[in-house]
Amino acid sequence: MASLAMFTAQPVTSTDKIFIQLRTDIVEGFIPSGSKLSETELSTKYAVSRAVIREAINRLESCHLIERKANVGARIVALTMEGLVELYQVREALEGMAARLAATHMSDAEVADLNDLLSTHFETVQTGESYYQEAGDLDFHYRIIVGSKNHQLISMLIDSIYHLIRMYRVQLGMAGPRVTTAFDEHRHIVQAISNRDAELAEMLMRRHILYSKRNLERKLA
Amino acid sequence: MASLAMFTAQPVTSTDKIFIQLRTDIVEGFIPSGSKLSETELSTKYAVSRAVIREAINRLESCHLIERKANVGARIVALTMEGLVELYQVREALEGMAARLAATHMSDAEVADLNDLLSTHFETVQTGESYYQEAGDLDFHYRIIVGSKNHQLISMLIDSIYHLIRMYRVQLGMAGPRVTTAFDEHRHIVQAISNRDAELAEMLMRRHILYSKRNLERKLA
DNA sequence: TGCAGCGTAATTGTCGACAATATTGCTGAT
DNA sequence: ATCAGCAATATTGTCGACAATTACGCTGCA
Repeated sequence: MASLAMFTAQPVTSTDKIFIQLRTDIVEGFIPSGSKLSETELSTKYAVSRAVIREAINRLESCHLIERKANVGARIVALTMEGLVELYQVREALEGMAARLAATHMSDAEVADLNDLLSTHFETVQTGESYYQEAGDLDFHYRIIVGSKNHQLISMLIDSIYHLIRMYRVQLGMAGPRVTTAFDEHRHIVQAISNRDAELAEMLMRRHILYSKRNLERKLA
Repeated sequence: MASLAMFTAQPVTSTDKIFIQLRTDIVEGFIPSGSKLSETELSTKYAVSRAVIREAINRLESCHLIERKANVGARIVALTMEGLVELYQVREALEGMAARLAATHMSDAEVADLNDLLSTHFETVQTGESYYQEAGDLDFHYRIIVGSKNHQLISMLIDSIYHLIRMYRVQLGMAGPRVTTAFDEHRHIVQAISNRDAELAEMLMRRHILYSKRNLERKLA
């Protein structure tokens, strides 16, 4: 089944590989949040030059996954309640906009694919495999984001915000709760997009993300 | 008078200086849009190592001011009608949100400062100095963005989107038209924020940006 | 004991050189 | 004349070393 890899350009240079490796390690929590990233240490660990590490760290910074101070070094961002709220505020605005644009800009074929994905997702939920839940949810959101056809928007959401969101989800131990209710929300959003109802699509998406935020906040408290 | 410099961290390292220099040259059009950025050429021109240039180029890429292809090089983004529309769509959503958040999160002192800025701006307009218009407009928007207190949002708008917007403005020759009408719009937004009316502030800001977009489109056509 | 000042160690910033890849221009065959 | 293939060139990617800055611990004094 198609998953996130569909949307990520494959690595070509050595820096790309290190960047993706580090990004995964950070998002999945293998490198603990708040810890320092030593260039020399990483360069020996991954057996590459410091230049490669530095460039990878630069890219991580533009994803907002780490913070740098000149002549001091880079630290992985700390996960805070305020950060989560701010992130979801931005996400609500941007993805709501994505849903609105997708309702008018997606081709009929793309809408059909989205409906297919929903069906597959439904079957998966039926059989109780919550394993696919995370990937399925991401696929759903990715398609709508890409369907907006707004490159600026797509880059913001996919290149930076979504990795941060995944980081919060993973490290707060969000393993597929809210499965069935989220599915219903997805269904209604797809319906609105199929009907080319941009206003409704935006409203439903914003509400969907709002619920998702509340769910996360409940876990955090 | 306080201007943009207030919001930009001062350069400490050599890379910072080159980055800011290049960014200015690109935004102001000294380096023509669409042209290629040669690392060796720039390194000799600015008398720094290629490592410095590379890191500066990396940062420019995360601002969406240039595009890179592996083993090929970096080109300055091309200014297109679609790009402008996409940019303003995102800007409308994000700055609308900023205005809404600012209405609730700005301190009374910040609101007072904003009113002061408006008065200063008014006097400037009265005396016919359209010179200050660009900087004054930016200051206005910056304060509201910062007033949102959402770091994610602030970073997105100030670190990347706004430079692109300036690039479009400058290179399309937008020298202070729409001065008086824009001032009225600013006044109403400040009024809404002063009244702590978040909904209205968002709506007015979105409309303000929409008008601004139409103004730009008219020039482009 | 607590802290100011200093010197050493460790880390980041910058540099020039080499390796790998892409572009360009030429040669020659169809 | 056109295009495929190859050689030469130019550009980017990677590396190790040196310089500059920061962090740490030690000494000595109050």
